[in-house]
Amino acid sequence: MKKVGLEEIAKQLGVSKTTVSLVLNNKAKENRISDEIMKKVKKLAEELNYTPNHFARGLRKGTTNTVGLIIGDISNPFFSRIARYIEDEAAKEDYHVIVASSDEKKEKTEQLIHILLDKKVDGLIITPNYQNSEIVLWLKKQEVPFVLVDRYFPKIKTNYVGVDNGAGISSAITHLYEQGYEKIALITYHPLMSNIKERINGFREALKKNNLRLHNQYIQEVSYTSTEDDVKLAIDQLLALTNPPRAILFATNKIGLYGMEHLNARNVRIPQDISVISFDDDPAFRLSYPPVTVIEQPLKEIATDAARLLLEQMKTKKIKYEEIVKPVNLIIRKS
Amino acid sequence: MKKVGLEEIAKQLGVSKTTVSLVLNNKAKENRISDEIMKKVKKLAEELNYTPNHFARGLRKGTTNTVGLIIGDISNPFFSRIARYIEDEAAKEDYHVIVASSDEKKEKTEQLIHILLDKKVDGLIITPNYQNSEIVLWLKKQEVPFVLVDRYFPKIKTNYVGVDNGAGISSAITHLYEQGYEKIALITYHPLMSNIKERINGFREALKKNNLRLHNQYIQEVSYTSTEDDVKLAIDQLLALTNPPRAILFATNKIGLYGMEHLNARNVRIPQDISVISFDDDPAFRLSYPPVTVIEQPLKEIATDAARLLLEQMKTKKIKYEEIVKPVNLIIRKS
DNA sequence: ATATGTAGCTAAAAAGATTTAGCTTTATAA
DNA sequence: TTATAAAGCTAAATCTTTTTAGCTACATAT
Repeated sequence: MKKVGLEEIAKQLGVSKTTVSLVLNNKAKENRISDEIMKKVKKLAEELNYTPNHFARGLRKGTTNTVGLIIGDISNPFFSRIARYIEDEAAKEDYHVIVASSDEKKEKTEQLIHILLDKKVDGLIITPNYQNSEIVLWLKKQEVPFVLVDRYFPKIKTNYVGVDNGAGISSAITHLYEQGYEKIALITYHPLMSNIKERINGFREALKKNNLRLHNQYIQEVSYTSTEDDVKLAIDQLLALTNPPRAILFATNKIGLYGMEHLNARNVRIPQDISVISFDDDPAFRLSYPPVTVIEQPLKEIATDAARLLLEQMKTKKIKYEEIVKPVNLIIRKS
Repeated sequence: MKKVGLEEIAKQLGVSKTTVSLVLNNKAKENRISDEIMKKVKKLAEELNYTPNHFARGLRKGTTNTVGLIIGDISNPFFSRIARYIEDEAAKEDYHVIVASSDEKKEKTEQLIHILLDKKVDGLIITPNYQNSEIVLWLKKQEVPFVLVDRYFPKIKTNYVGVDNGAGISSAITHLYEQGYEKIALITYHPLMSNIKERINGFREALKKNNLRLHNQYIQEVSYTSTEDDVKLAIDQLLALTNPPRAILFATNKIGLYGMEHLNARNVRIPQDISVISFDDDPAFRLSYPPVTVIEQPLKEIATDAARLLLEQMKTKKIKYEEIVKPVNLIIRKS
């Protein structure tokens, strides 16, 4: 029971491979294949369960109906949910998605891009690392259709879908201020990537706007590679200040999760002792004690927009760059 | 700057494509290509950054150094972590992984299997749906190398990697019993898949072993498609019993998460009013109030074993079926 | 009667690698 | 000296599909 090819169908019907191919690619009309033969071919192809050989087709056509998706880490719900929504959207147009994790590393991202291009994905969706500007420029030069998600490079014109990070932080701070909190700290990654930069800038600006004082030690930076330890340290340092903050903002879900865990371990009462808001909703924030107020990103819309933008690029072959910024949503819980 | 092929290298060195191909496939020795030429070819290939055309190679060889992974839902940490570990293990042997979500649906699983096989993945790792026995038999007949993970079909001999579900439940019940709990309930999916079946059977047996009475209403079944609502309902029903349970076991992380959320919403004090243990560790269980005691599956080992088993199959071409059952680990927290 | 057009189909090339079968050339044996 | 073997390489087939260029047969126009 080995695979049937065009040849098999052609032989059984006494026509040429060409005819069969034309019919099955819906080019019968424009090539004046008779209706009669068309129907026969379609019927037999169906019966024999014909599916075109992916390689032969790829080799000849150079396209694959596949898009590559490179994200930071598939085991982070933020990324995995985006991946899921992109898959769904792509499937609507009969595209498949190959997902790969970069671990937020420059080299791994570059390597994955090359691997995926070798596999002849027709386009890419990428959450780039801050060091990936070279390869992004290279992609532009190669005219590979691609869309950046979550982060972008202000100096490079690209397709991009992300959120209004500044407004998100601002709404959180306004919310805290309205609740009477004035001493607000931020635990964040280093401001290397655009999304983080915007969050930190948003933090400074929002404090200013509300006439709140920015204490130097209230911004704590942690690293990607030792996030958990750094977050613990950052919290301990904030708590040990002679003038400790009354509220903490976490810049991402991962920081927020480690942060909550450590605050609980330190028996800090939330929100009585310290109030907490995290960027990114995460399933665990609903369950935690107390449920955490979050700045939620509209993941489904981000993913859908990114997919649509990419598919449009690939189809029209027109190169144009669009930047889509989505609003975020403050979900007020108990923290 | 278009891609270099064998031809280009051959031309530049004044040798044939064949020679270049043989060298780059490490078949120089057995084909008596001189060391001199071998080195030249390798050097130039490196310089020109040659990578073989994936399609041409696939078309000719019929293999792709790619494995397909079909899981329930990539956005569930249980699956996404498995996916991640499988990727890592496969990468060690230069294999790539294509991941796809079945949504635990029969048709989608079958469709994905066909799509992945069309793309000529060299093997498959699958968490099958309970209705997938046909396609599993078909895969066997086609002699496609594959490994089942998390669930299997007792009546079909296959490669399988999973955990000792019965022992996991048993250890949880023993733990509860030692803490003085006697009225223990279970919220689970329908016993359609092997893992769930084993958990339910494990529940009954462990109760018997500890001489605990099994109340009929203490086993509540929920469905895959309306898990959240069903869990809420199940909990409400358990709470409303004239003789309500003192402890609840959740059969999976998803059930456990919804369960905890609802217990908190109902202001049930944990563990004072009701003690809780869930199968599967989940990041949220560490953060929740209180942190949830869980039966943890050794995800990394499961994934690694599955990958190794598959790679071994693909290499040796020998058909043999191995069933690997891993021990689970009770992580005692505060619930 | 010849040219032009068109309907309906097909032969053959092309894509880029792998692999088979075999061709030179030189060394060794008879 | 001639036959045999071995070393070192290559031409051509092959994988399956898409696509180009064009063939055949019949109808219509000149």
